[in-house]
Amino acid sequence: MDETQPENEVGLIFQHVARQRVKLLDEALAPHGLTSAQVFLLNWLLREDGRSQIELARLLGIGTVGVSGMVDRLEANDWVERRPDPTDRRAKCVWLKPSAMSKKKVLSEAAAMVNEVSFGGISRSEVKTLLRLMRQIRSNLRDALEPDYAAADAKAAKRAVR
Amino acid sequence: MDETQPENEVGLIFQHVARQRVKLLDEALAPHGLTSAQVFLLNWLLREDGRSQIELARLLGIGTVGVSGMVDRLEANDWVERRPDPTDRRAKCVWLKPSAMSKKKVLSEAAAMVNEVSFGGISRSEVKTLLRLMRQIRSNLRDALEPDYAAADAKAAKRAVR
DNA sequence: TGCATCTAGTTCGCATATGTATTATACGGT
DNA sequence: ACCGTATAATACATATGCGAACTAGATGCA
Repeated sequence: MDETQPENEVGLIFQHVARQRVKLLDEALAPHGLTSAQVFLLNWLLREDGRSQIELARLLGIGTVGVSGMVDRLEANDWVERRPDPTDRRAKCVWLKPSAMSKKKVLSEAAAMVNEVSFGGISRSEVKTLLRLMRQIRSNLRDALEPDYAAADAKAAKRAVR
Repeated sequence: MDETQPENEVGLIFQHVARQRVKLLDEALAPHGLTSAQVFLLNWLLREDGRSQIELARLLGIGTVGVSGMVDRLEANDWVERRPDPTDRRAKCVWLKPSAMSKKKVLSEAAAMVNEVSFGGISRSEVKTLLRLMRQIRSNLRDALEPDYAAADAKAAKRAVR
């Protein structure tokens, strides 16, 4: 975090910001017995309930292994439940339980707080620019990490239509 | 990662980018038996060797607990060694071993590759803007997370002078 | 000096994320 | 219809990061 030595700083700043945002969100959510990662997952279910774990993995940008563990913990604390997918016996869909649905407002307020703190003193147009650049960077990195992402995405779109 | 649903995306994009950068760097470093987190630590030592663990924690933006574990692993693989601080018997300084020093070029090239991929198609001035905004965000978050950071920093500066 | 307090490092337990391998099921081409 | 391949979820081992609690040593004030 030493501002006088810029080279390392460029390599670390993305991680610093990501970790600080998580930390701030975790602090806000701790009184409710939730963590930031769990809330990102719940938010997708609040938007549309009953998604498969692989769909959640794609939305969250992590692997199915990580989703499996998170759903274990969420299920153990009665926030969600797994139910078999009626059309695919391999898949298990994740459904919100009432306790989670009732937290909707708390979750969106916590997320808004983190953004307010993050973007303090930065104009709306600069935030827009920042997000555009971040999306570009994510796309660049995705191309380098999974060269066949476009194909995978097309397949996912096909699945969504089905 | 679904671009058609922007609200959640704002909350996740910082983590996506940070994780993707780490993943790309890990892939490049794996043949050398190193991880990205270990390399960030080694880079600070390559700049100035023999730092205390608490100083490394401050530079890396993590806690001393995390540094302790990382130095354990680095020491087990013969990249660094702990030596007692002659002026403070509580402290242990971390020193590079020759195997780590010889990797200097590999490490900087891997870091440069990640930045090249990340910033592809983005002009130099836009990168400059992006980094300025990211530094502002980090500063905003730091103020929210540790309100007395300025005092801690002054103390650190005093220690550096001593 | 002496005692309270702070500081550096470690240990423990947990959450998150990865890679590899395994199991069960679905799908597609012959 | 069948067989090879792809997919969904999971188990296991490991790395990273956090917070709480602890030890040993340093520091400062009365």
